[in-house]
Amino acid sequence: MNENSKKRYSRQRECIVEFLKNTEIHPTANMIYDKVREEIPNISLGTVYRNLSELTRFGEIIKIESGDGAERYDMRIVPHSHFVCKNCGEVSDLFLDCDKELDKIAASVSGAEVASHNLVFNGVCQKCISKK
Amino acid sequence: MNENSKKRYSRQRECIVEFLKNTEIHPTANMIYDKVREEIPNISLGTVYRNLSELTRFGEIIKIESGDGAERYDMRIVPHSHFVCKNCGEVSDLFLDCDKELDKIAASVSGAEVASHNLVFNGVCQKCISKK
DNA sequence: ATATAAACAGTAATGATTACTATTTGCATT
DNA sequence: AATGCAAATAGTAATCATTACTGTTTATAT
Repeated sequence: MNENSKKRYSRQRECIVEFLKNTEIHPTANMIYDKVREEIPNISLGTVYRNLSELTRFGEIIKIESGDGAERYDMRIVPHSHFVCKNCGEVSDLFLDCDKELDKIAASVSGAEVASHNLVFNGVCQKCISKK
Repeated sequence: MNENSKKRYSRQRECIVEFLKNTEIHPTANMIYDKVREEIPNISLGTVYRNLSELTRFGEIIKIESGDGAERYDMRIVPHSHFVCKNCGEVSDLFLDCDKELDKIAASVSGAEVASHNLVFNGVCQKCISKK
């Protein structure tokens, strides 16, 4: 936890961060809540949301607009994209060559100060294609 | 209105489409509701949502995950990206060279069937930069 | 040990969207 | 022009994700 982060330690936040570090599923706030409750049964959903929004604010995690209702959270900090399967709902990482350049390109085209972007693809994943 | 569209005419849907055709502001459902009510005062918000989701389903409009609470709608069908100013909240179009290729690239990297994508940049727009 | 503000649990409120139901209406058929 | 019927609507209730609020607990500096 670096000096850009929150001031005080809390077991609740540690649990949330630990789960995010060790998962690939890009969980929603509610999935995180369910998981962390296994260890801290009386944690509050508000606590999950507050910590997620602080962690996002400090750039330790990113929020993915998956487009299927709830936001997804991801601890990978290297720029990358996401794919949402419209069949099974799974959200997976996608590493594209242009991931790192998109902000610069957008800035030069628009004249704006571009801080970040959210790139989410939609379709049918490999697993679901095979099943048919 | 082509044969892929809904079967029957309705003044409500025509009004919604007309507004979308003639605006650049990428309105939310509620902005559309407010506008259309000027002409059809007793139109229902549910009617706006139902028509937007049908129009989206038939590919006549697209939905933009702007990340600021409500979805935005856009009648431009040519592939393009969007920029959301974190200062003034304005959503603007952004035409990038890679817009048309992204789906193909993502498909070849992931092995998935990629149907579409949503690319939204975040930052401070030119107008807001000048103001400071 | 104590003080203090950060973080919390629990609950209520909000806001966007969807679902439901009875009524209206576009339009094909007569 | 009248009739029938399913599509579309208005109005309202319900749902779901997220935020706000309040009184209590707790990390940590002194």
